[in-house]
Amino acid sequence: MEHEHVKLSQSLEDYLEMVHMLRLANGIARVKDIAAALSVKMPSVAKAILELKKLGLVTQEPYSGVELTEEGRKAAADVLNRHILLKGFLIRLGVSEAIADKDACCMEHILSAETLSVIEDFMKKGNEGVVAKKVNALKAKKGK
Amino acid sequence: MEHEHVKLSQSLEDYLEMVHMLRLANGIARVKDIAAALSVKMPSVAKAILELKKLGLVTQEPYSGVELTEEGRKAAADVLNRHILLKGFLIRLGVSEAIADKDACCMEHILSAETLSVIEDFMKKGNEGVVAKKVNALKAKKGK
DNA sequence: TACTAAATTTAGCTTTGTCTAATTAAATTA
DNA sequence: TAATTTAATTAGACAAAGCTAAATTTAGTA
Repeated sequence: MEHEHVKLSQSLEDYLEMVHMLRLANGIARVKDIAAALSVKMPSVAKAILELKKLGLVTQEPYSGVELTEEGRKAAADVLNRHILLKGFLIRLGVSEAIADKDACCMEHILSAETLSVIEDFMKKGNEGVVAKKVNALKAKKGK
Repeated sequence: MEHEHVKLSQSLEDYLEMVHMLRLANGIARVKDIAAALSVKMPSVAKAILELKKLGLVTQEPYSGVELTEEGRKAAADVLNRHILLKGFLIRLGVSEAIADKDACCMEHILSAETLSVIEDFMKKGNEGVVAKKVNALKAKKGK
């Protein structure tokens, strides 16, 4: 537990998330595939993986795929959950899928807990809170 | 027009926006105040202002306040408008003012044009689009 | 098995954006 | 006006995150 509570950079969060996604998709996260997916070169991946190793979030035997530690899996899942939440939110608002995915990718690293929780509520409750006034106005009109 | 269409870094956008805000608030944007407002030290401001000068977005006589060029003013106003839009949006969703301000500060640099335009619509139209189904369901019920 | 091709790593360079320390200029005040 | 304090600048260190080129290891194939 030497590395608990480390705040990752956006970049490292991206690498960690991608390791998780590739393992979910392919069972293995290769440096080459991480690089391709994030549009960076392999040495950049190698450097990032080194950092994540130091932080105790991934392990890797030389010249093979990247694995997640338990803590790494947790952290990666957090990022991925934020991504999924935010992408769904943007799509609900009317953003196209591709752009929603791209923008969720940035937002997932920066939004505060409060904003994320508000957005969670928004997605759960189907927006009643947000449009209460509108709906009430409608009710009043119809009720006359 | 030698510098048109330059995509600024998030950091430079922050400096430019702050120059604009301080000029609106105080009539002058001093290095010291920019530094305090952005929680950086004065030499960081000096370097950033140098960059913005090279890009033709600000001017500055030695040892005095920072001014905006016409192009700089336009770019700064763009960022500020995004900030205002996003802060209002978050507040509408139910985020507290302080956090809305902080998160808007990050979002303003990263969201795509499509997402921004969707959010603009959301703010203008009072959300009908998003909750059309809900509203229609209500109408149907009342209409019976 | 030996050779070639592909993947990974290492070394080291570049840019960006921060900082501290030291210098210079401007403004305040004694 | 001279001295002091404040503001701005310059110089240079440092970390993060990307890159290219070269070395190394693994894997595939003749």
